[in-house]
Amino acid sequence: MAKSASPSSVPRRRSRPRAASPTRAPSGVPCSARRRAKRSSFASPPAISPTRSSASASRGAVAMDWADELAQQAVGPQVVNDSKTPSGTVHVGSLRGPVILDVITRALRAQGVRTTLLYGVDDLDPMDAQALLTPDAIDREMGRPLAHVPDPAGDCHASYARHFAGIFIDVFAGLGINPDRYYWMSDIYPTGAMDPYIRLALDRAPLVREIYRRVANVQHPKTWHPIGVICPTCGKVGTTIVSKWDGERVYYECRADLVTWARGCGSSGWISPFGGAAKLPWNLEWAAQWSHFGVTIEPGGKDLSTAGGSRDRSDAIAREVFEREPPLNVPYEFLNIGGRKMSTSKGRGAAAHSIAEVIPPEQLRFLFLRPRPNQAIEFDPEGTDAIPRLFDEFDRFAAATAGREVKGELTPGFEATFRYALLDPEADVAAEAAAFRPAFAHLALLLQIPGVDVAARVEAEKGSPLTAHERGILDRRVAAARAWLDGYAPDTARLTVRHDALPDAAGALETEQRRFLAGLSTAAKAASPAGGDAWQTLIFAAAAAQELPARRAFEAIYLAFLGRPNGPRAGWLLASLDASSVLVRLDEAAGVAVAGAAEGGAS
RNA sequence: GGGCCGGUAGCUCAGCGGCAGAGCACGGGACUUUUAAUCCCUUGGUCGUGGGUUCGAAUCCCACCCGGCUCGCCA
Repeated sequence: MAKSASPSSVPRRRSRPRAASPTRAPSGVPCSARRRAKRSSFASPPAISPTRSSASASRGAVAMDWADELAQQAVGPQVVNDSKTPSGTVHVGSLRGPVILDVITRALRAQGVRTTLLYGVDDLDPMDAQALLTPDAIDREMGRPLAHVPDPAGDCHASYARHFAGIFIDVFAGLGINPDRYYWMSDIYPTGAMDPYIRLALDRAPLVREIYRRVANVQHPKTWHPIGVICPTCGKVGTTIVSKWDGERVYYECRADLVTWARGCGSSGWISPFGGAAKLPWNLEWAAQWSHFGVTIEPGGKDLSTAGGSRDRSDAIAREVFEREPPLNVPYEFLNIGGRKMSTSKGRGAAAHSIAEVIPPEQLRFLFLRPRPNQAIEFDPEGTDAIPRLFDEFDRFAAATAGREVKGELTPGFEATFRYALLDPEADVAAEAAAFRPAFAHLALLLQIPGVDVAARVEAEKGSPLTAHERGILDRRVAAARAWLDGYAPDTARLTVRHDALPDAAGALETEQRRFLAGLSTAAKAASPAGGDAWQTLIFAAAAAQELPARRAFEAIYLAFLGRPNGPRAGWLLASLDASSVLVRLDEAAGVAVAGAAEGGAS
């Protein structure tokens, strides 16, 4: 397993840098926080060490997926955490992190490890995107904490932050991700819970500056202090800078030109940074969250997990400033759409809610959790069969989990992958695996034939009535297939009956096929077939009369009506069309045969 | 410039020291009623390149090439 994911925190732990002045936790830290920190450091990174899984584990009887492998290393209770700035809508790619969090949590619990899943909303972060603000609001709101910016939608939410956080919380819930607790930094700071960390950060400001310089090559001025005061005059947090700390108060300035995206009011003065009057800069806030909540595992996207990046800085701050081993990092790669980064501005990678129309939650979870986290996912849903294949793979995993024989190879731990893809962690896995799932591509086809009773066809395929649960699966898939045909399917998957004229491709009809079409036309005029069954019978009869193999007979029909050599069940297709125009087309196609043959013979 | 991931069949990927694999696509066949379903068979390869280690390398080591993302503001 030499190549197994080896979260970067492992080697780094060995060369753990020591703080210049290794002091004990300061007396200012309340007992509760201190105890929490102590207990968690006991149960944290040293207690869980991935990689190492080693030859013996992989050769063992039980094939595991990555989440189980990771969970197996855990010792003691775990706290899994992530947090997010609620600055806008969520796009699909950003759901990989939450899915990974959830799967890790489920894997831990499956091994009997007591696990808490937390999700933080960093809603004191400054507003820095003006896209959703009205022009007159930009000057006023940019730079204020998101929790203090009014809801742009004007719907019953208390703030911009609550509005957008509400959206992603809903999306998470729809994906079966239900953290034990959502915490809001705008709630945490006023309780004073962050005060001990604020005090530590300020007391050790030189150390913090040194860490930024050493780890990230970021040079702050000598007077820079790691705290962001919320300006008591204009309410902005993005525009203030602190240059002095006297042990109880800081000296702040709200500068007009500190940042380009927001304008400060110019006020300044001494103020207490405690109790919600100020917030820690991101890297410190992150480390403070780890200590406060006793976080032991926190996956991070590659944007954070890069060398010298945010995660490195926060790790160093956790160790040296707050004196706690940082949580285990599970770095994860992103989702690329069509080989490129997804980007809403370029129309790629749609917002989460729009992709959800085409990919139901369980398939979306499956997409995210099947590859190891450190592997980028290439997904190109537009104009490809990527979505049908995603369903097929999911169905294959389901079938294998149900003990049915399955074509091809299966990745190790496929049962776990299937189980974790399910929406409900308490689901009856065996029953879910055994449920009948109609093939996505087949549904997409049936949907395009007018007059087909899809549910009846699916029941016929299954051979027995659908259960209520299977009916639900079918309904979701039908909706997804419709959306797929609407916006994603390649032309080859779309079916269009040429009503106007004989398709060009019909020129390829051979003499026997044309004779068959003529015969079918004659028979149809006599019998006036009423339904798909009747047409189907007629087709076989006409083919037999011409001694034409059924395959070639069907091909003739498809060429005449669709301009392609194959198609949906022909009887039902013809039955769905206007009867007289069907006859006209049959004659037309058969007639062209004569003309074409004549020309061919002449030359 | 630093970091991460990848480069194996047309596509998506598995394999990670012991005969180069799967799914899909393609090609062929079967099927008197599921005809874009289902079943069977076949084709398909310079495992990115060059060195090294080894009895043996897609696999381990070194160097390089290519692609993508990411960081060096802020969060």
